[in-house]
Amino acid sequence: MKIISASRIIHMVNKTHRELPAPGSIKAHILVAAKAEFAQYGFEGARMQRVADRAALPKPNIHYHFKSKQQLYLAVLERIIESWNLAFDQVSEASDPAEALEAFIRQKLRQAQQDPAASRLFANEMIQGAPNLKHYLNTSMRAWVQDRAKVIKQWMQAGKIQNVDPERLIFLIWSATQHYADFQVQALSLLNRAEFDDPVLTETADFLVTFILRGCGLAPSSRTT
Amino acid sequence: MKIISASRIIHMVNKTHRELPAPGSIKAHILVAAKAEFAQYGFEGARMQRVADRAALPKPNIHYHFKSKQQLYLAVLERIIESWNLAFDQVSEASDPAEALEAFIRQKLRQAQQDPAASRLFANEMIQGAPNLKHYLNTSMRAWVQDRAKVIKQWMQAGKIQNVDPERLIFLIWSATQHYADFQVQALSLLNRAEFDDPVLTETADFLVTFILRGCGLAPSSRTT
DNA sequence: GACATTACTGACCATACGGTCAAGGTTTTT
DNA sequence: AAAAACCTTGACCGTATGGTCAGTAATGTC
Repeated sequence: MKIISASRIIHMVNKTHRELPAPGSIKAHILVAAKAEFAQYGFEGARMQRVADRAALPKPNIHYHFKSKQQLYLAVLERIIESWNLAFDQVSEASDPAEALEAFIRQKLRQAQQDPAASRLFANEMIQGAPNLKHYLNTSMRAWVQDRAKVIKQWMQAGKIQNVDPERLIFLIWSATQHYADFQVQALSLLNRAEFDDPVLTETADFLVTFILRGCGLAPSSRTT
Repeated sequence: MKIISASRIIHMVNKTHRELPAPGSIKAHILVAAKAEFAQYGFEGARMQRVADRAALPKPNIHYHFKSKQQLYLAVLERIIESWNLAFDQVSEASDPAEALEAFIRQKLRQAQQDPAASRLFANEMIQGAPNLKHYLNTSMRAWVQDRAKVIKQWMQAGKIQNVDPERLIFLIWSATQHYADFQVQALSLLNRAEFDDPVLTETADFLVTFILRGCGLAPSSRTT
């Protein structure tokens, strides 16, 4: 089968160019393939054979590095959670709301463009009822949201932004940005665009920043559209 | 198995109370079960046996009414598409933008509350790349969006609302409302609420209406928060 | 009340699924 | 250079999957 020769090729590449010398490199390679598969089909719909095909490896090889489908899934999920809301992490009361929100929106949208599979996988997990993330939602993620909400409330009390429900503002930013990853086919089709390239990214980011800042009673730094 | 006795019960109910006399009633019953299954697991992850269990019917019964998994899926999908954007259908240039947008937002959110499975199933289809809805996206849905966008543009030219990208405004309303169906576990967990009941619905709708109208440069009818 | 039509179902089939294993390589360590 | 550790793989296993089918019951119609 073509799979085997393909894996041989990877092997050769590995030896000749030494592109994957780190100890966890094959694992990382499998995780990329698995992320794409789980993102597209969800946990139940994902097939280990397709993960193997995507990684151009024989199936038992996958099971050597990850002992079960479940464990592979959890490994992928863990990686995604880490880099989820980075751009809003360091924001404090002293930060400028317009700048902080703009940076957050643009970072989330860039993530949606560069790694839509991550967003889709997370969406699949939520749609299913978060069977593997319930605890995370109720602990660290809730703490994160409450903490960020507190900052937004301080901005409101200082009269820096309009009164809005802070949690729901965060939800709106999440959904509005992740939409361009999860519903990419729809958005591109309806915008009559071929791919989610940089022009589309910029137009969308500009729209979202302007719109959401205005929703918060803020004007963007320079632009006025 | 309990399934068989359950189906017998339905049968008896059918005879004694005549609750399902219409010719398509059993089909409708199966479609409800199938919608829930496909919504949770996506097409590939859905299991015909689970659809049968949800409908409390033997599996061959499902295949009697719908000859294949694919056909059952398409039947469910078709039903959802029909009642998707009703509240924004009749809006015209003459309509009041604030009223029209508010009605649209509230209707989409009510749908998210009353039939989250429909929203989740649609989300699954989009995440997978819309393999069964590509044509629909490129024809009737695109036409709908362009038509609605034209109305919004007329509002802008008449100075009734701020300049915003009309298509992306529609996307934002879709994503912000459907978020409460697709990501319901997350939203409820982070809001520290047990279920998506009417109070949560009202608070959310009020937030979204206020925020989005302000984003359009509009003030809501009475409220100000 | 016969007869066609519609609806239902237990038992079954071929295939695909997640996962295993023994055997053989390759790399690292000593 | 030998041993230990690590990695790869074809062949295989028990089970679950979508789907079928022959046979049975209920229903409608004249």
